[in-house]
Amino acid sequence: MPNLDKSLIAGLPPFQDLSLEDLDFVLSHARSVRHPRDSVIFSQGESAQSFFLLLSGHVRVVRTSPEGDQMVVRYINEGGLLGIAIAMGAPTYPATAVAAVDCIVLTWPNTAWPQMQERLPSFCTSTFQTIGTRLQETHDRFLEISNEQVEQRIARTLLRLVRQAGRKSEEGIAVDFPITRQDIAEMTGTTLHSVSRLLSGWENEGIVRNGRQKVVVTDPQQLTLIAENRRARRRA
Amino acid sequence: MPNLDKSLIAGLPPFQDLSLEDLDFVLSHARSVRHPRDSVIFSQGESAQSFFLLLSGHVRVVRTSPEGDQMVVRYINEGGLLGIAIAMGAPTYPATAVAAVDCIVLTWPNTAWPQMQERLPSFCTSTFQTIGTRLQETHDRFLEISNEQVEQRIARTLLRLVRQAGRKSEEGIAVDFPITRQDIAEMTGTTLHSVSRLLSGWENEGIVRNGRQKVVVTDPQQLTLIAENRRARRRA
DNA sequence: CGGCACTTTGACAATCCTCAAGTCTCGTGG
DNA sequence: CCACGAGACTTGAGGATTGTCAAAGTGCCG
Repeated sequence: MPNLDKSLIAGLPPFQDLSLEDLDFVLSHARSVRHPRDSVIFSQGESAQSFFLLLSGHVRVVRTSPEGDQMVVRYINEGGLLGIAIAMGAPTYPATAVAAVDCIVLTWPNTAWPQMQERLPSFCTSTFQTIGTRLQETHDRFLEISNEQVEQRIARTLLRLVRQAGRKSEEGIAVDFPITRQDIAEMTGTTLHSVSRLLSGWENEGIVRNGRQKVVVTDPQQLTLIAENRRARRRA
Repeated sequence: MPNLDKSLIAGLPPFQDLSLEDLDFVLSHARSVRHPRDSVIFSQGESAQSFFLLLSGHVRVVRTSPEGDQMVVRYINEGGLLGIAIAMGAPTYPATAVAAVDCIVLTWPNTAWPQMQERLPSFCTSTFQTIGTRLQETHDRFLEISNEQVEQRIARTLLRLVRQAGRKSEEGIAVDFPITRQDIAEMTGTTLHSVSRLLSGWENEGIVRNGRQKVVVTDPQQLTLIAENRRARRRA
């Protein structure tokens, strides 16, 4: 068992304010695993044997329907939990997790869960808060897809992406991982064609800068107006 | 404090296999409250002071966006938990709960939560399993609304409704509580007009029987075909 | 029996998907 | 180092689904 450094996880929300012994306890059950870009961390339907914390990188979580349709459930950022099926009493993973970039993932066997649950109530609380937040986010997205037009949904999604995983660049705020038009389409319930058209239009207006698997938001304010459907209509 | 009977909750999933003393403990903190039809049990945004279990009746859970758009998050059946914001560390209720029919609701103050959590781990597990199931259901609905047509979404929703809250009648399986076209529209991300049109069409085909705030499914099999978009196309 | 909420139905329009045909970018292998 | 191929992206045309607007039924409660 490699010796993991406590500084890796100290200060992360799930392990905040833990004693040094507790941190050691947590790490004593964990393995650190490297996942290269595009590799699968766990698969939907697979028996859930482990749960994970993303130390570095970005993970895309995808759910597939029996008919084969896909959606991007969310992106996980550094410090985020994933694959916590056991916390919800699920015997299998409800979605597939793919490394959006090269990732380092802390991995615990599910057998460690009861012990951690018992010994670290704050970790437990934090986990359930995470699940609760995700449930609410999902409901918000449901409201959007139900009531808003494609243009607004994409604008909101872009704003969320740069808020949660934005990296400042010279041109503006870039999404910090490769993301395709198809990915954005699967987050917003539309097609890559609509996404492409909208993004191209916004690029002409100077709101974003596009690239292959890349989006940079240069004018968040304008994008907010679009998201709220309050943009000034311009003449043809 | 009225003396509540243990038989009320014995056998319900959250309290399964609890000892008589534990059941007493649970009930000693609870109040039983009657909520007439259409009354609000708790409101979105309101400070969460209590959590609830539905003893009898049906509850509609509604979420409203800042723009004023609404969706029906779910219906709660007898024995279901609701308002469990505290389990997710939420300071306020994330949605509004309305009695769809006259209801009886067991009500605990949030102060009872830590004690129950500590003393009744099985209750805890059950609660988190409930939340997990709901999260997954929501993702399934998200997939539907993203990829399926209105017709299929309504068919699926109807099937879910009669599966989860169906009551056998002479004509078929009826949804066991009053539900409007608008409600169905807000579950499926469409308009009451589309729902009305579809239901009327299905009534002509003998698949459902409609009434004011009433839907009876007479041919679930046919409805399943529609849900899976495998219905035989008929000539004009 | 009056009024209100719920429902139905029609006509029309528009958003957005589908289908199609390319262009562009990048990584890989020769 | 260059060529090639595959995946990503763009753009256009056309049309179907479904929302919007409008108006008129219908059932139910008080």
